[in-house]
Amino acid sequence: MNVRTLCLGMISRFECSGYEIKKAIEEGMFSHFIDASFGSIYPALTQMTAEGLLTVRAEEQTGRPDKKVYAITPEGRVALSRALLVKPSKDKFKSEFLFHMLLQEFVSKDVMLAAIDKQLADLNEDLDRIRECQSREDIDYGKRFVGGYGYAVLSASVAYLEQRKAELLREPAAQAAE
Amino acid sequence: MNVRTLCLGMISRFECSGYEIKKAIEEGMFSHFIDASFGSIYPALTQMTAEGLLTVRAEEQTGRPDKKVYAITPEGRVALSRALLVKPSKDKFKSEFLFHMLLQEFVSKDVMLAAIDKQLADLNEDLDRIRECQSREDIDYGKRFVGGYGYAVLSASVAYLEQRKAELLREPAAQAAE
DNA sequence: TTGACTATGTATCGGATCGATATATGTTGT
DNA sequence: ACAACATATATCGATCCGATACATAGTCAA
Repeated sequence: MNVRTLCLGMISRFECSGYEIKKAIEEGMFSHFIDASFGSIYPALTQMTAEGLLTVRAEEQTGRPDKKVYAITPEGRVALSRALLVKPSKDKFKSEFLFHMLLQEFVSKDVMLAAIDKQLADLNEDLDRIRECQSREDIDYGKRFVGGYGYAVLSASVAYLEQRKAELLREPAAQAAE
Repeated sequence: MNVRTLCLGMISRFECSGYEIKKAIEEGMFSHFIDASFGSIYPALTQMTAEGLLTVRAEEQTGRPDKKVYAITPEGRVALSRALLVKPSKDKFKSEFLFHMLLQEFVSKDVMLAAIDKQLADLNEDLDRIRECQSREDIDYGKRFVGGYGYAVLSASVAYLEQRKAELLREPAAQAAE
């Protein structure tokens, strides 16, 4: 799935600007399972507008730069449906944290515990964001589904790390050294 | 973290070829939290060899193409340590499956259930791979740590999906429609 | 036995994508 | 007063992916 389909899907749910798409996928309901940068979002929107899959209207705002609000066209919905027909590819989970843990022979135990704490903070931040999103009124079945998925996964991560952390603190420097 | 650091880390644990690095990250212990393609691995190995971070030796094999086995140099270890000093960036989880579920207004309930079954099959495949890796004798602390993490996360995903699937099968076409 | 397929292995190239940066403006904080 | 930050669009080099090519050999079925 490419950024084009991602943007189409977003705009099909709510008319929005490129900036708002970026916000939604880094702070909103989608933050835990999707990513894209301005460098790919803006060209995709421009291109798809030229192809007639989207329409733009400039929305003036007081005290802020103008917003380009995009809306999906019937052709856009057709393109989206077709894109959603292809089977989704396998999930990709990338964790530099785990890579560091794998190579922990290169780092001290203090660094390890600090990395675990940082990871726990990141995970809990994500959990808070999901909790906040789930508590809003406008959640439909799709949002509840993906929110619940993220919550289950992140909770499991936190539980595992807490367990390992307690283990490390109990056995002083024994496991990390050898 | 870039592919260079990834390859350095791998080779620091066991001398290997580019092909074996790719195998390890798509079938082995690392498959669930790392990814890289030939298109980035081979150039990285060539470049780092030219920079003196790695050494190569051609290993002849009967009935197979020659293998280029890479080993890390002292300079390579220094570079790796330095690379591991920078704080790991946040985990990235990308799921086209969840994106499809979010937009499930565009697909039928049958398609949804099929997608869930496919996802469950993928997750269970990963779980099997981790189980197999964990059962080998050569697992150290780092491997046990990352294996356990993956196991916890994947198990939670499976449990959540099984629950949702049962829910969908119980309530006939009610939730998916509205 | 021939052709298709799979596995091991190295390599490259176009295109997709990231990450950083530039530009402009207003608000908030010290 | 001035730094920092949020809103907003845009571009560009560096990186990386996905597909493909090439070479060799084993397997398996028509």
